[in-house]
This record gives sequence, C-alpha cells and structure tokens, in this order.
Amino acid sequence: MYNICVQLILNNNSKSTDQLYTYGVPAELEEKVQAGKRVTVNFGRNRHIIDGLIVSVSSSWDIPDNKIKSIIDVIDDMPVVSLEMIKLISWIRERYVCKYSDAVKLMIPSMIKYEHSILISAKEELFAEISLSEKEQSLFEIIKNGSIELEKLKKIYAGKDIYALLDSLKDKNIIDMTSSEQQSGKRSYEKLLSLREYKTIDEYDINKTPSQIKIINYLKQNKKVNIKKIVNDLDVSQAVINNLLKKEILTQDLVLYEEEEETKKEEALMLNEEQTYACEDILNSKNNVFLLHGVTGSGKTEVYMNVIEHYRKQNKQSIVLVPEISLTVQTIKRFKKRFGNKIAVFHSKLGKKEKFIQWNKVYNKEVDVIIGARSAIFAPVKDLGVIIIDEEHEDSYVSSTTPKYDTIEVAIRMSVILNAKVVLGSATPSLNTYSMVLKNQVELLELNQRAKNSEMPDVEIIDMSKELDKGNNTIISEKLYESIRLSLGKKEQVILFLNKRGYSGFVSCKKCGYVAKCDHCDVSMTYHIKGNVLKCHYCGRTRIMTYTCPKCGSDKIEQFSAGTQQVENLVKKLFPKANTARMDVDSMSGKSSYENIYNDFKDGKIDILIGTQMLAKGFDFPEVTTVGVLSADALLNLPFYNSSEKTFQLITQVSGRAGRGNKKGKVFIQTYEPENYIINAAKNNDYEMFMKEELRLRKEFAFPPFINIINICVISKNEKLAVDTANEKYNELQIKVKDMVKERMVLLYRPIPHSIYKVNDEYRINLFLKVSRRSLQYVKDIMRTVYLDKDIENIKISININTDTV
DNA sequence: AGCACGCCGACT
DNA sequence: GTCGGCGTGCTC
Repeated sequence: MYNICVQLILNNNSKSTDQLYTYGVPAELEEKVQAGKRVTVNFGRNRHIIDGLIVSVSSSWDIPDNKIKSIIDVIDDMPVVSLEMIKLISWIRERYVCKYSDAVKLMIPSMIKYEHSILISAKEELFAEISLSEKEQSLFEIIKNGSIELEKLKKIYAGKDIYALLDSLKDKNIIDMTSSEQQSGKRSYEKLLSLREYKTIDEYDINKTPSQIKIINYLKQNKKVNIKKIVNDLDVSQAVINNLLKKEILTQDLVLYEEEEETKKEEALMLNEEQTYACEDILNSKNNVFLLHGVTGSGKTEVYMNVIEHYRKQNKQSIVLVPEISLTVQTIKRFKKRFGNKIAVFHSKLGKKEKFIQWNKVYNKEVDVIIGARSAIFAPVKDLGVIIIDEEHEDSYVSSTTPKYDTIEVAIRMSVILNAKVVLGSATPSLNTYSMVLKNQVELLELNQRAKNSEMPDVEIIDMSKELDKGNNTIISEKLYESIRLSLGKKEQVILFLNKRGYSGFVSCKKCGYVAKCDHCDVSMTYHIKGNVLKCHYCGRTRIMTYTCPKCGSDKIEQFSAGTQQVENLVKKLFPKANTARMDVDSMSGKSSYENIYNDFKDGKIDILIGTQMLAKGFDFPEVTTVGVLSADALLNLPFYNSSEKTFQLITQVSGRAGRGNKKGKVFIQTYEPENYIINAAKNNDYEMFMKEELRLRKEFAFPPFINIINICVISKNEKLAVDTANEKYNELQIKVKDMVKERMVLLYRPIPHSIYKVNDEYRINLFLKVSRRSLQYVKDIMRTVYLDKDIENIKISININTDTV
C-alpha cells in the first residue's frame, strides 16, 4: 500500500507510548520525508493529531499493512535534528533510563516545538456530489467557508467525534489537512533610550522628581542605553521612563539585538611551554578526550581558545560549556574579544524567542563558537570540532531534571559519534574523571605554572575550638580578624565565605526545642531581616517571624547560629569604617545585581565581600589579600558520599581567590577538625594526596566511581500513595534482582523517606541500589520494566544514576 | 495521554 | 436486562 514508511518518536508524554511507531508515507510526501524532520500524524482510536520526529525512513517494515496509518504532513523543510543526534537520543534513553520524548526535548527548542498548527481547508472540487452524513455535513459547512485552524474548529464544532469526521472527510477527498509552522519569527528588538536635547536640569519642563533627575543625568553620561538596564541600574520604575517619553524629553530607538557593537579583536597571547604542549597534544593525539588539570590562574582559557581557533580555520564549530554561575558578561566578553561576533550564547535566563534566535544562528552555521551552560551541548552544530567543559567538576553539569544526564558522559559519547575532541578543564578534577585518567580512557595534560607568575597564597588552618577557650565566641577568629584589619589598612580587599545559604540561621525555641519549619517542605525556615520573615529555601514561601514559641508559648525563640546576614552585621560592627557587601541568592534580587556587586568590588568600592559558593568562581582581583572560609565543617559534614570531594574543591577554589596579583594572599580555613586530611590536602594544594586517599575510601566503602549508585524517587502529593507505591515497586524489584543480590552484584536498600521528605506539598520516597559496573545494563532493563512500565495516576518517578546526594 | 472495552455490582 | 463505574490495555 505504501512505498515507504517512517519510524517515529511521538511527541506524547506517556510512558506507555515510549516506543517507535511506523507510519506510511503517501506518494505526494515521499520527497519531503527525511530523518530528523517532524511530521503530524493521527494517533490512537480517537485519531488525535500529534507530532512526531522521524527517526528513520525505510522501504520495509514488520507491522502488518492494515495497521499502518498515514502521516498527515511533514512539518519541517529541513531536519531539525541530525542523524548523529538521533543516535544520541537512543543512547540517552538507554543510559539514563528515560523516555524517547524526554531525550528529544533536549534537542528541539520549545519555540519550534508547539508552534505549528493544523490547517483544514475544503478542496475546490465538486463536493456537492459526494454524499455526507448529517454530522459530516454540519462540520463541512464550517470548513467550506475557508480554511480554518484545527484549534479554532474544535471550539466552533463542539462535538466529540470531530477527529473521526475529519478523517472520513479526508478519505472522501473533499478536505485537505496541512500543518503550517508558525515560527513567530519576529526578531526581538531592544529599546535604546537617549535624550532628545541636552540641557541643564532646570531647563527641562518637568516636575524634576528624584527619579527623573537620576535618569536624565544618567543619560547625559551614557548616550544610548537599554531600557532594562536603566530600570535595573537606577532602580526606577518603567513608568517614569514612559512619562519622560510622553513628554518628549527622551526618545527611543528600536535596534535589532544582534547589532551589538563590534568588539575590538584581541590577538592571541603567547602561550608558555606547557600551554603550547597541551594545545598540540589535543590537536594531534589519537585520543579524543583530555583532562586539562591546571591550578587556578594557569591559563586554561588560553589553551581552549587556541584549540577553538584551530578548528575554526577548518570551518568546524566548537562548544564551550561553563557552569551557569560563571556564564557572566566577563566570560562572554573574553571570547568575543578573540572571536568577534561569531559566537552564540545560551543562558538559562534566555527567553524562548532569544533561545530560538541563538539556535538558528548555530543551525545556519552563522557562528563558530557556542558558549553556554550544560544544555548548550545539544546545540544543532553542523560540523563539530571540539567540546570544552570548563570547571568540569561542577555539580551543575549533571541535569536536575529528567533525563538526569551527565554532560561529561554525553560529551564523551558525542566525541565517539561525531569524531570530535573533548577537553575537560579543572583545577580540582572530579574523582570520576580522574579515575578515567587512571584507566587510560582520558588523556591527562597538566598545567603547573601560574601564568602571571603570581605566587600561591599562604593557607592557614584555624582550630575554632581554641577560639572558644580564648573567650571568642564569634564566627571570626582572632587571626582572621587581624588579617582583615591589616588588609584594610593597606587598602586591600577581603572575601569571606560561608557555605550554603542559610545553612544555619534557622529559628528555634531554646526552651522546648521547637524549630520553625516550612509547612510544605519539611525543612527548617531561615530568618530574613528584610521584611522580618521566615523563608523556606526550597519553595520560597515566607511567613511572618513570631516572637513567642507556637509550641510552648515562651519568648525564648530566636535564630540559631549565623547566616550571611548575621556575618554581615558582625563584620559591620567589627569594621565600621569598611564598605561591606553581601552576595547570596537572597540579596540578588535584580538581574544585574551580581553584575553591580562585581563591578563595585572591581572598582574598589567594596572592601569586604561576604558570600556563598557564588564567590568561588570568577572573582579574580589583584587587591584581594585576605580570604576567610568561616566554617569548613558545615560542608564536610553534609550527608553525601562526596562531601569530602566537594569540600576539597570548594576550599581550593576559594583559596585561589587570594593573591591573584603581585601581592601575596592569605587564606584562613576555620574548622573544628584541624587534623582532617581533606582540609590539610586542600591547604597544601595537594590534589594527588587527596585523590589517592579519597579513591581508597570510595573503593573500600563501595561508592562511585567503583560502582554505580541508582536512586529512584517516588513522588506524590498523596503521602500514603507515595509510600505504598514505593513499597510495591520495591517488592517487585527485589524479586527481579534476587539472584544478583545473592551474587553480590547488586545491593538493594529498602525505600526510605528522602532527607527532605516533603517539598512543595509533594512527598518523596527514595530507594537506592548499588550496582556493579558489569551488571548496570541488566539492572537498568529491569528498572525500565518495573518503573517505566506504565503511568500511575498522581505519581511521579524520578530515576537518577550516580546521584551525588546519598 | 486518552479512550474503548469489558467485567462486575446495582437497580429499573 | 441494562446502566454505569472503574480497572486494563492499546494506540503504528
């Protein structure tokens, strides 16, 4: 009946349709079908119209002809996914135990995803001669008046049987159904504001409110400014600007976003011996994957840029991945200076439309370099030279949404499929990556010299238990205090670190032990001076601070220990003359706040900067000479198997902030465990020692990279349902892996409540398995049958392989 | 996801 | 008999 068929992945979110479906191609569409294009089809008994991605086109198939339906139309003129990426889709589905559709979503920007519609039109022929049923006739009456979109038709024609009717009308050859893509391809513009006339303030015929004056003065200094930037920088409302526009004091120009000012090109720096060697090796080695292990400031970026340049000359594109947090204007500028505007940038904050513009730039090969956070690895590159993953040890390279892919694994897979190179860069490589070096799967390249010959800072460990003996019960030790004082005296700068925001800072009653917890998330809430509220860090809900204990009624309720706000208050008290600023997620309200604080710090307007992990990256300033890690223990004692690794990485990163210029820096690590080997390894910047010891422990206690940890989380708003389902599935799983448990290839733990049991009113039950590398594939197949068999109402299941959060 | 099918108990 | 509620299974 058909000459050719297509195999499709349907765009349908159901577990039970997670397979390839074969559809017939009518003769008139044979020319148009191609793997990687999307098509619209009827699906199911109700002939629902959905779209699907063509995985392959073939002239033979194993489904009986009478079961095969025809595709309706081909959506795309050009494939949206390449053949190689189709291979990757299957690989991701297997590797991360997810659905085809989950993997497809990574590759296709949402912008072009749902922006097509079905257009229904009547054929011009003599339809009057064909006999129609009453219902068919009534539907046809609507269509006859001109072509109409399916969505609109559905609204007008309320009947349920619309699909069946359309189908039979189509069979009788009196209507046409085509899908039209509506890539609302409007380019986005930015509004640039400028003053119409330059006059003194008095000459303007306005009321001269403070906001108005601010804006006018600002625009006198900066000629044309983006409207959003003004709102952000000056903290004025858009209403003021609109008013000034109406009074014709300001004018606005609409400029295409892409017309950015041409950045001056900067020529490549001379590479030192190590850097030159690294570059040449990456380009000439028969290996495909490299670990560039270099201390902070050893010039890894120069190596990246040289490699990219090389591939650019071969007309190949390169992908540069950075952790979201360091995807700042500085990073982008640095690359722009080298590669001009032939760069596409993928942010997580990019709007749909903007993302689509970037996607198109890559697709049309208008750019040579793609910079972005982890998802940029799926950019539609045409000819890939190299994937660079900077700070490869960062957590943000593991996706937190399904599929929970590990960007490094995906990159390595892509290097095989596309024959591209992968360069992983870090000062503190993850143990996972390093173990691949030890197994000769990754080639190691070391950069040991600090590029500008600046010295490594002195690191001192401070025993905080001795501080208490000395009568100092604050979170700042005497030595740190003294160093801050000296640095300030020399007009140098200070950075103080506290771990996770509000790690401490919860509110509790000293009399009965009551702790203020979020009603929706089962975590303690933290006190925020601004607004005098308690805030939950998981769902963001707030509650007014109470001064009497809701449980026992006493007034002994107060906040516990120190959050960044409290440290800020303490520092302000200790150093009243210094300018102090705080940087954490809570103080970062506006989009450009990070930018503002960064610039103020760079310009020396801030003396002491207090913050969280955020500060560990990118804050490379020559005037920083004192760095304090206020409580190293809080991190070390988090209940994750990789807490040691994370602590080592953080302390090393933080220490790297000091002494970036000519002046020698001092770093203070405050801890109650001064003998701890992690802290000492970090102090001595001894990666080897840390790595060997940590790998030994991981092996002994059976943790990754020696085995795989699989984490399955059953989530539901209905607590009982979550518990019951988790137990049921556990029993099922237990039977299926019984033999493997006996052979000690699998360790199966009982389901336990997640360490944060409830988030956003959803209850979460965790289940862990430790699986030997050899049996991973087998166990994954079992998990698919147990957990991805079919959907269960009101239950979400999240599967995570090699999770960090045990 | 969305729906038909069919099994079972309840009721005109 | 037959209506409808819900569990099961299928959709190329």
